[in-house]
Amino acid sequence: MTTVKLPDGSLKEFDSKVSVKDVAKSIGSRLAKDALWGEIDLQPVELDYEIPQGEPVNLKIITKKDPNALATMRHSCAHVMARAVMRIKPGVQLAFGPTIDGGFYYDVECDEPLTEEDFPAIEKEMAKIIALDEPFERLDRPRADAIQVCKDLKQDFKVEHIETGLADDDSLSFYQQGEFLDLCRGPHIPSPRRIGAFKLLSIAGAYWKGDQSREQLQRLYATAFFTQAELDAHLELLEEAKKRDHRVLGKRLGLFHIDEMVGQGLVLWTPKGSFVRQKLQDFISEHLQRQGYDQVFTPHIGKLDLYKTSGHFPYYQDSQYTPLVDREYLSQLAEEGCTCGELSNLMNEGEIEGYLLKPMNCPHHIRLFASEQRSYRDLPIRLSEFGTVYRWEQSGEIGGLTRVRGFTQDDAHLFVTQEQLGEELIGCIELVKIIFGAMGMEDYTVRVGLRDPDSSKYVGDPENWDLAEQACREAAQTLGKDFSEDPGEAAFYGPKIDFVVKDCIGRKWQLGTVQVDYNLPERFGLEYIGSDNKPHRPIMIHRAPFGSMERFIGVLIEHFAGSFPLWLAPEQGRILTVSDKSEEYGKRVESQMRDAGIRVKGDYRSEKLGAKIRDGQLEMIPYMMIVGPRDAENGTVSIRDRIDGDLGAIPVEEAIAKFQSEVADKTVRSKSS
RNA sequence: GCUGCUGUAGCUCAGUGGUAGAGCGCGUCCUUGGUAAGGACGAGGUCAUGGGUUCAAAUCCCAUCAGCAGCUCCA
Repeated sequence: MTTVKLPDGSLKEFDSKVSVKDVAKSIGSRLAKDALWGEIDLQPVELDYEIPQGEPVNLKIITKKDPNALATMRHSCAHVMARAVMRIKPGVQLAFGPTIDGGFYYDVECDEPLTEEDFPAIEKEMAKIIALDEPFERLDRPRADAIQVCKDLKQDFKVEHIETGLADDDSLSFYQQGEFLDLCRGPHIPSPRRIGAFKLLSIAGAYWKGDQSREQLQRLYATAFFTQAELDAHLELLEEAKKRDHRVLGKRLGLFHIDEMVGQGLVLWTPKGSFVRQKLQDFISEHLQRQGYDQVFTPHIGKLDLYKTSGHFPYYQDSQYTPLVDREYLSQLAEEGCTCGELSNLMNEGEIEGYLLKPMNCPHHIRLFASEQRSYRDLPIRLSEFGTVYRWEQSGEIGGLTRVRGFTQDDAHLFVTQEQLGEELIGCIELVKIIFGAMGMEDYTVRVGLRDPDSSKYVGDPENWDLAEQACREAAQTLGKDFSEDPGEAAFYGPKIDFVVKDCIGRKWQLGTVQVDYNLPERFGLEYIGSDNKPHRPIMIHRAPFGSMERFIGVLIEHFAGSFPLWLAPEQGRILTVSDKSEEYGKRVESQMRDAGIRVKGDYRSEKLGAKIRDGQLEMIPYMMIVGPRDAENGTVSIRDRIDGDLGAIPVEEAIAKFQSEVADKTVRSKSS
């Protein structure tokens, strides 16, 4: 008698000996077909494994649909990869080898570094190991033995990990496959036969335990699927995603340029890119005006004293451009025989005079607030500015539009009373909602950053923190979207709400942010006169719904795959003449459209129509207006839609009205309208 | 900043020690064609920069700058 207990608690009894596959068959033919392997008391077993008779056993039949099935297989594949590397490069030290979204990696340390040229050899060795079909066997060892095992294997990282990271574990598990033995929590697939198709993807540096001061290892990225077809589809997807990369599209569509001679991370906006940016600024300005914001302008530099007061200098010097040292002060130092080293020391101590390229806009706005006496009747005061800031980002971090050294925040600072805080936060969230909604961006996550109760890095009164954190939670709730609460993610001066999106290759970027600040009003001694005729301290809210124009547009290019909605498109329509005979009519339509406020250009080259259309499609022109003798005769244009193709001939006035209404509605169109 | 890879025509890339290549784009001419590439000819390169090795370097070595992937960082 064989008795199995299934995950839903039901019992199944069999008179004779049965295999896992037999059980699956008894449940359903579909399940039998989809079954990959079984799990008996959490131990993976092959489908032909004969279930022991007697006592009931817990059996789970694993299929592709099981959320952990793919990850388990990939992790086993990571072991195979590590084993292959060790065979090829003796003396390899292994670190961690987890699964990640889309694949897995293994961190290793080799005497002589691995390169992509080693990939074919590693893949070949992996194929050999899989063909051997040796099972992954679990071994449990008491702590002391486990350390000795790792020492015998000369795996120093594993020894360290048991001694520190796994200090509380009394017993540790290993998995063995052939000569390969690795400290591992498991689980694994019953045999490597389940690894359908795999591929090594890339190699990169990574620090041991993510610590910059520790050893730098080599991280081998790879992926695996149950079938070759799935792997191919995945690789295809990666290729497709690359074509949407804003750096590729930005170049192809001529939206921006980053010039070596100008400087790393400094964006030059072309006329087309500038147009998009300006449209976005106009859009947000309109909503700011509706929400009662006041627009201000402030300079790009400020005295070092300003930043000494704000606390940003000299403490965050590493992420700022070098200060512009005051001319008189510099010559005075020179007369005193100050050396470069001494100047550098003065800088580190903040003991110099001069100006700083502004790394943020808040101090300027704060000084505007402080420039007049404020009454509680004036509050809230909302100062907004498309303020350009400069930060000395690490060179390895810079790239495209998403991480740059000079960028323009759609910034604003709100000076509010404690009572106004909640409502103003909701107003900020509302703005973010409007923007994301207008762009059709649904795929973003919301993160409420709270203080870590165990940390001392936070400034201000804990009671105020509680109030502000609660206000942030309540504001985030008005989004009608799930959000995470992350203790320790708050700024040192207050809690915040961040909006995060992913780029075309899955990297996460923070766009909009709303932050509560008790610190700067304190440091600058800001006050307003309350109804009690006594001075009170306002609270500040920093907020930027786009985050920065650069990063937002970078993400937006990828979101639209370069096809901007009509209201944002630099060139909304293009007149294509069928032949030179229609040039005059084409030019007449062109100027008629332009007079109506439509951004059009004419393609009057003596190319064939097909070639002009192809060019227009590749340039992502929303509408092409084909004009030939028939159109000239009837006063029409034959519209070709970027998405839906040929729409037939319509009168010019009708086309204008169609475009105008699509612009007015800020319609976001996807594959089909 | 760190590790690895890369840098050749406006763009995408081939060229691995012996006279610099292709496709696209660009220019001129021919062609006047109704919904994704018509044809011919032509111009265009200190092979990122600076050193070194060599009879000889785009090619090998070193440094610098820049780009890419990842790590670290992002007040």
